[in-house]
Amino acid sequence: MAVAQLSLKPVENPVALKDRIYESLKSAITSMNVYEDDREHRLDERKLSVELGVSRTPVREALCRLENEGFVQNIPRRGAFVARKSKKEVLEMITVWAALESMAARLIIENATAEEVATLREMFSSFDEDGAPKARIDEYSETNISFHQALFRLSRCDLLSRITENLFLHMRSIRMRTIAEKDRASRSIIDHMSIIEALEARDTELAERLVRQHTLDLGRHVEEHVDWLE
Amino acid sequence: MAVAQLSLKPVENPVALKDRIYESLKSAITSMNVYEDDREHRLDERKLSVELGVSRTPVREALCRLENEGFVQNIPRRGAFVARKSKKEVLEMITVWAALESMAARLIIENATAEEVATLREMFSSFDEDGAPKARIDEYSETNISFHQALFRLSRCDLLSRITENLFLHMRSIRMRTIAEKDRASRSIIDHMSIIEALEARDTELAERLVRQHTLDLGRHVEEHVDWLE
DNA sequence: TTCTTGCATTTTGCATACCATATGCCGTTC
DNA sequence: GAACGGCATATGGTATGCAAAATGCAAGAA
Repeated sequence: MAVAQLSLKPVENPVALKDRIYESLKSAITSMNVYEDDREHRLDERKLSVELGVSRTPVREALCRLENEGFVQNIPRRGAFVARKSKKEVLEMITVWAALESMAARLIIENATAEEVATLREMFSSFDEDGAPKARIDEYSETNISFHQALFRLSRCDLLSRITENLFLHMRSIRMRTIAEKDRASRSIIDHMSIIEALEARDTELAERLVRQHTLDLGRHVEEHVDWLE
Repeated sequence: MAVAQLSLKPVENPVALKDRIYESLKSAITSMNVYEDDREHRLDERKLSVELGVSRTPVREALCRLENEGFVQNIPRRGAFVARKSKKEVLEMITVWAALESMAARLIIENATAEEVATLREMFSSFDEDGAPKARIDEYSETNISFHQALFRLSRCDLLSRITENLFLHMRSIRMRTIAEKDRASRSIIDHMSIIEALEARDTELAERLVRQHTLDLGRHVEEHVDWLE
């Protein structure tokens, strides 16, 4: 029959308003510098709805999702605000991150091929020739995040990736500031190389420990040197 | 002045409808046996709203939260259904659980007092006198969950507890079925005791490994023996 | 009898209306 | 002039209305 020759692909279902609003708000929140000043950033339902040209309902649903993910704090009868993490909360996020990423390291050794592990090295090819980062710091910072994301991807555990995805978003602005100290950037590269070597050697215990320690070190650094968190 | 003697406590803010509905639906979903039969359990907005005596709006917000937490699956233009986890998803949850709980073990040794660790033993006081559980299996299952929750509580890391809280809820029905085999119940007690001993000895590496292995063992058991998951 | 097609019904998604509460201003009082 | 109380306004929470889309059924054709 004729239909068989048409080979239609299913029509893309039109993304719901609430989802687009969610994406829009999330990228706006994660790209702003939440910790720049002390004033609280209010999210007025009505103002947002008229700015986006929609009604309040989908805005509320998007805010609801963002609240569950910790990007928005909703105070009953007061409204929604961009969430500011306390130092304690940041340290706990780093702890969870360390736990998940060390497990990811175990899974990589179980599941990933040598070729996949080799891709990790390539990410740093523009850095390790003379042992120091040649690119700008913030560019390295992106590579740095990509490296950690790659670890989760190679673990082939979607849930690990999904949970850390939001963790990373939460820590983006914080990382931008903490990593922007040169000595920590180069220290970070050394750590990453050690991790890659342990993965290549398929040394589960070592890889796990290095990954955990690398992240916990960041935690201690935040603990000791970051005083701009509530 | 007279007011000083009244010592009023701040009036408890009336919990919003959406929150009460959320609690109501969540407990209903987690207490039902989701995996009993193959039929999908539909959550009709309108029906729920008339049953609860409210409008659709707070019901929708509650469903939205439950969807974010993975208890409800929302299909656009089709409606909300009680989420059924696939075997892969369950195994990934167990993996995350193992990662988080082994980190909790590390933190317990760092932060918890000997007295706190001792409370873990007491939880099993009704079991270990003759080495076998004297209570009914399902009662043990509750103790089993309490034990794991206690580990997270003693870690003093709220985020670890919060993430695992939902993980446990997801696994409740599954655990009910898997733990209900006697040999696994007694095996589980042996594991728990080994964990407690490692914590008492403040052996970080051993405690971490035992905790991780205990949970990963459950994962392998599910992997091999559970065939009633999609 | 079986498959198709069109219509009716159901139901979600979004918009709007309403209500209760929180906030801020202003007038009054001491 | 300062402080308190009442009122207006703003805003979030809830209810309802409306339209588009999906499902189911029934009638007609092969």
